[in-house]
Amino acid sequence: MPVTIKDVAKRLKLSVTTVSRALDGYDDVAAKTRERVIRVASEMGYAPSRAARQLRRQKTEAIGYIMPTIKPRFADPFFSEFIAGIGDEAASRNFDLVVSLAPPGEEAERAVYQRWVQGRRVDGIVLSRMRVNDWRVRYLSDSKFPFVAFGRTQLPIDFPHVGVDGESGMRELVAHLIERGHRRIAFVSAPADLTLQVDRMSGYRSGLAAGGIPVDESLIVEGNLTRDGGHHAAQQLLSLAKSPTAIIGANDLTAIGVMRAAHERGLIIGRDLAVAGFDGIESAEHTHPPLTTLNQPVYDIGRQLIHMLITVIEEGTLAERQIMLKPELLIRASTGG
Amino acid sequence: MPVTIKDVAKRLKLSVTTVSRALDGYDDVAAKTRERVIRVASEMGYAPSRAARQLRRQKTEAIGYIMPTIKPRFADPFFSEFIAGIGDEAASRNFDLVVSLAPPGEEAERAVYQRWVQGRRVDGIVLSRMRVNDWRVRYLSDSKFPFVAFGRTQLPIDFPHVGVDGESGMRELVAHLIERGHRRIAFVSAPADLTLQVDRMSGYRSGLAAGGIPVDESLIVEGNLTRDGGHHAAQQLLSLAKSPTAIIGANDLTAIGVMRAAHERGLIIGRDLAVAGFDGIESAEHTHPPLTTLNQPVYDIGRQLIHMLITVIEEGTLAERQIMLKPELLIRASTGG
DNA sequence: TTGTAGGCGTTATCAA
DNA sequence: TTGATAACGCCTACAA
Repeated sequence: MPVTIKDVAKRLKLSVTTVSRALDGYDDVAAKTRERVIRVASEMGYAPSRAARQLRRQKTEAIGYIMPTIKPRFADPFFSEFIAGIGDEAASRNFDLVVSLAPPGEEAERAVYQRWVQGRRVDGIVLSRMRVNDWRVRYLSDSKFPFVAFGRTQLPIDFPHVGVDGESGMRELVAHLIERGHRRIAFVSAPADLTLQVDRMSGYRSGLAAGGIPVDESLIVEGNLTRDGGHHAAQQLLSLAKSPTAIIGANDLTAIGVMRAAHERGLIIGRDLAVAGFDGIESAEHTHPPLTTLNQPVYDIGRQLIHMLITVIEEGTLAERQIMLKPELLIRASTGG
Repeated sequence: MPVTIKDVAKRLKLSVTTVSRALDGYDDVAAKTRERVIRVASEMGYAPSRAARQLRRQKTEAIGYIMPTIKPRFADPFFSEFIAGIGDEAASRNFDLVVSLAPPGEEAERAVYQRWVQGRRVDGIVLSRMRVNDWRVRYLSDSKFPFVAFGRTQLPIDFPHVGVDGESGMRELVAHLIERGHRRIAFVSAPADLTLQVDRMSGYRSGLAAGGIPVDESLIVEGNLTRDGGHHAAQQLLSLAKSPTAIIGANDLTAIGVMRAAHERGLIIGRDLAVAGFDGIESAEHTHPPLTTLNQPVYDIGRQLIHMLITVIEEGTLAERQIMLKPELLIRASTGG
């Protein structure tokens, strides 16, 4: 039986009102009384009931994040870094982070968002892995529910987000490969409904165009942002009659899968085949050879997003609503560096 | 302004009681009424207020997990897999997962646990990275607060947990290395206060003993379960006059750091130096060469733990309170496989 | 089969 | 400076 404010009041022979105010630091409480209250409350191990406080104050001091997972399992290090970022910042502002998982686009996903929004489960929501036409943005925006996102959409809706310029990043990467002498540069893409795919793909295309290389559609294969997806796609690419000399993965996981397929064929990466990714996950530093990639500061972006979200929650507005970062091209040995 | 049960009742010209009961599936509601209620409630987008329900029912339907992080940053894939496991299982049981981060052993950590327990923030807590003398176990156990843990302690307290037999695993690994002809086998340990360290270290020692090899204390260096820790320790080990021919990391991250140090010295892993880890994280399959490791099914353990925890929460008891799993030795090329 | 009323623990309003 | 009281939204014993 946890101790309630009533217990504390009874013990002190004070009203709950006074105890409550003393604990919340109101200044219309005698200094001596406040002192007594604080001492006894802490002695008794009193902590206010979150539920009661939430009900009364009509806020939860919690932020929600729903990980877009593919069953039955899932482990993109991208997410552990993102969670570390949003979790750290939330914790330092005394907000709880409520996490759930749901497969993107399905009914279950919608159900979780609705439960949280309608049930006032959290004060705000963080979105990631944005889709081109993202129902979550429409829904949250229509519901006037505070949210921020990692990435854009193509909807005509203005919302606070932090984006990473995948297009210019990819263009830079392609230029780098062309400069290294590559002409047959393949791309293992992400699912087409993701914004990051649209951006990265268009950077890939315009990068080739800038180098005067026509796009060969047979060098574009769809992956799914996982190692297996990359592995599978690379097998296909490497059995082409005119196989590529360089393969870009839509993310690092994909690129790591590509490397694996190349190893299996006895190719030496960095010499026989160039490989590059996107994300800058830590394990990309430790592949063999280390992976060239476009680094995005996921941890810091997470913190930044929470900062923005809490501002929206508390102030109702936000000055700088859109932030666009440039990914940093990290040239490593996988592209013959 | 979110819609409450009162709004629904008003619209239906019914009492809130009837609406509540209809929605909760009581059978003393006319079928026709129930139907109307359900339809209208869903039309109006009604979802019960979590806070109100929690207050009334005195439970939160939420489970807490505090990640033991080392600032300023942190990204062991172990945790993303663990979170995926506990998150999936919690979600499928309609429990929320509340996550916070705190540096182990410090005041901030204690503060979070107390806030959650005293403030009835969650119905139960999942512990990981257990310490030999773990104040969390003492605290939760004294508070009679439901919890489960991934790993044991050395306290004389009985609590539900899933453990992985690090000792027998390590013994098996050392035997494997000895069989491969190694005599100078080093160990990069974890912090001494962790149970996993005690277990794995004792497996290391007894494995050597079983092979008739005396322990050389200069071959034991303390790491911190990170890549950098492993890297640093390996630099030290590899500059010894009589340097080791095999290095075991207390976990995979450590082993990956070791591999990096070895690469930097131009050593060929699997030939000049054997390296092995513990955990079976996915990226250990993709190092070069792939890393020999002791695999533990982290995702499934996470699910299992939540299953146990919810049983404790709902039934108050649990039949099978302690589960011990054997890690699986995955022999890969890093030990010359 | 439906409705009335009380209370979960807190905070805010108002009065003393 | 302190206290009585109402209300946040929901559930449930009890009454009708």
